[in-house]
Amino acid sequence: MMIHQREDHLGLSLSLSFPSETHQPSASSSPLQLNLTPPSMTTPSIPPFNLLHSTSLAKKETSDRSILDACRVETRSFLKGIDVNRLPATTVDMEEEAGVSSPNSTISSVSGKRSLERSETDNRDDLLDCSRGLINSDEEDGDNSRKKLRLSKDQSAVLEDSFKEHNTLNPKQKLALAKRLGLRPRQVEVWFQNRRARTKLKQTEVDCEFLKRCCENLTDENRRLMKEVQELRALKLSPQFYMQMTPPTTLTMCPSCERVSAPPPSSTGPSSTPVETPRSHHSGSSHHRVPFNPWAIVPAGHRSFDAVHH
DNA sequence: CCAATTAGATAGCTTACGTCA
DNA sequence: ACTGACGTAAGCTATCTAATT
Repeated sequence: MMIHQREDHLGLSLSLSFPSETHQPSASSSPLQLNLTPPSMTTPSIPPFNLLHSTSLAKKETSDRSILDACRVETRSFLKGIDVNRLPATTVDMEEEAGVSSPNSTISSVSGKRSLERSETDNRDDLLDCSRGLINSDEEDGDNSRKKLRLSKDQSAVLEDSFKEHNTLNPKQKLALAKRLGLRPRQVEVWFQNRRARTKLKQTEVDCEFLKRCCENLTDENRRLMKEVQELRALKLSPQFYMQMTPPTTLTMCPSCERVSAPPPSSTGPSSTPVETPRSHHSGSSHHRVPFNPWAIVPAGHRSFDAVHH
């Protein structure tokens, strides 16, 4: 952490910037350039998704689903370490294992609202689709209802695998995938669109959580530095006490430019006159230097100062 | 293709009710 | 008759996700 201090006659102000070695290991060097890649930490309280479904018993499945849902809630705020491209895939799995959901691409229900709004072009498309055996339930009602299918476990797995390889599809890939899965190309296209949206949403959640923690850290740091400023002001307003203080270290600070300098190795003890190092500033000039008390600024073990600047 | 939205499916939770020891 | 435990179904809510705009 770099502390840029400026002092006018009565006031002090601070500005902060992160060096590369900060309290935030995952943060980059720029204060505004944040490494948003989720760290590869795991959340112990969240079991891996693939451990959440281990039985086909409906009763057990219910409890597992409960755990899964609870985990999902937690996962919303602790997504680190989870590949956002990796769908839990347990929902479909468990539903199908328990026979709750319709089997392979079954159209589950019908929404009448949108059915009336569909055009005849869509109707013809659906008829074409039906010829491919993709729509199997509106043979009964014969209308052009909006259908909601749930993809089968295998279909989801294939789509996920394909998404991991490339999250966009060219027309050829789309057709091949649709043919392989027995879906319409439009369905494959929509699935990829929705999948990209989910990925983006989860990444956004991860980023948001990370930025939130960054903000909290900066707030804490700012609060701490403000306190230091107050302590420095108090020291400045009590010169007697200030001058009687024995410098706890050999660091000195130039009051005019606020630079901290360390004495050369030959310096003997705190009472000796501070001598600038060869790298120090104002070489040869007669600067007034006052002892610098890092105790008032740096809590033990918190950070190290750059002793000499310029 | 993306963003926003809709709507179906499903699970969890609560509550009321019935049954039984 | 009263009580507590247990099972079940209905209603509500939250979440996921296919589909639409």
